[in-house]
Amino acid sequence: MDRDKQTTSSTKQKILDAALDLIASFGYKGASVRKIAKAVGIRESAIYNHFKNKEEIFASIMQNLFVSPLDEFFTKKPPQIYAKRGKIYLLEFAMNIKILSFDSRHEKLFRIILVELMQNEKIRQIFLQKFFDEYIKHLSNAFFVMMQEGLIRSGDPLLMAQEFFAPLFYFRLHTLLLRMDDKSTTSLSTIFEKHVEFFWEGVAISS
Amino acid sequence: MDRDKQTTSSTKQKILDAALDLIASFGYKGASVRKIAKAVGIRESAIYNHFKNKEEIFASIMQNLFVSPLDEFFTKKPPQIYAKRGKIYLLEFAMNIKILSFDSRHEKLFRIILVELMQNEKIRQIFLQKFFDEYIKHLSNAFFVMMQEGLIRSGDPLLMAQEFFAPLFYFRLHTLLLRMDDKSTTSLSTIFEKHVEFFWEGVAISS
DNA sequence: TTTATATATTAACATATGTTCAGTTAATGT
DNA sequence: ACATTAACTGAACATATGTTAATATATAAA
Repeated sequence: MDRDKQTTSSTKQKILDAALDLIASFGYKGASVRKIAKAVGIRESAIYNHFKNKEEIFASIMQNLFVSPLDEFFTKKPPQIYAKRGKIYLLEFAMNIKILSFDSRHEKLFRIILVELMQNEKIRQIFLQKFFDEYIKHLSNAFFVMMQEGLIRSGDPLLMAQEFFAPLFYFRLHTLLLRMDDKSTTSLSTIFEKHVEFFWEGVAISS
Repeated sequence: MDRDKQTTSSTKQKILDAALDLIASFGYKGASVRKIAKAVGIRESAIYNHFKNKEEIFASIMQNLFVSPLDEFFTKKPPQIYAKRGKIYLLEFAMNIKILSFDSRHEKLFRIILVELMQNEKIRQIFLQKFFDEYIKHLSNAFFVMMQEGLIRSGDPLLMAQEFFAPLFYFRLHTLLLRMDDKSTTSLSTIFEKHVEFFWEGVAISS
């Protein structure tokens, strides 16, 4: 029987939390079982009561990487319906990314993706899928709608989506890198809004 | 005396070449001395005839990271003089990045930067300096000139520089990630040119 | 030819890592 | 009270790593 179901699950969670931190800092290889155990406050052998091996810890964390907070945005506000709002819609999307940039849990997940990007093909697939496929497709739909509504000048919606998204990605990365070394991010505090302004000026049809 | 100066330097170069490849693939930690030695065709202890330790190999490679091929562009074609050309100037800059994206030696250097980005503060500084400071400042000057010349609409040159550069960075990263898994990059073959077109449409003053 | 020296090899070291296993502890169900 | 069992500890293992020491080899200078 469970000696203490509470303790059990909390220890398992502690391991995951510690692993998340350590992998975000040192990568998969750098996050050793001993470091994780030490962070939790147990011996390394105790880890194996909760996970089959180190790989399983990583796999468990990986699941979180598949869940994208921006999926929620596109589900709640599908472009087909809400893109008519034009600039407002783009601003909302940009604000979502801005918020994520300063959310500490999501920052860790993003760091894990980046730290493993070049060495782990699976993570690379997730990265490509999210930042170069999914979001772009959704935004592409949005721009298509805006063209139909006569809000923006006509053109290739796919290109437009990339042009709109790329700076957001660039600013998000910039934010992360500055934060890693505890540098000031004040220069980026309004950049997301400014981007939407600039972009809209370039594509909007001033009627 | 040197038994064979030719052999000496070529072995040393072989070590650097092998290390470059291995670090680009597996990162600094993953590129073990034994792997490097094996790639060169000598025992690991022989490495220490050419380098004090592993750190020195890495340091030697790091020097290359400081040299940016785009510095040459801005030296040969300073914005103060050439930016008057407007769109042509932007296209030249974009083409430089495009060419680098498909240059195998530069790809390796870029991979090393990315693979160590999250774990090595020094590399992070180089990365920030190059992609978020230097290029942006140069481009910022260029846009300032274009505004003075009445080629583009007025606005914040710094913001404009970021808006212009971010997609180029985004496409460059996309190219690298696709190439890593031997995926097709045909969809990106003309994207750099298209970006310049799109951007120019958004800022140009049609006289 | 002899000598000196750069460069290589073989072997070993100290350490870090992932993992296993025998035994201990403490809470739970009977 | 007693047996059961999840969770933990301590110790060890096999392996990988960075590094060093003793030794061999081969080439250039004398």
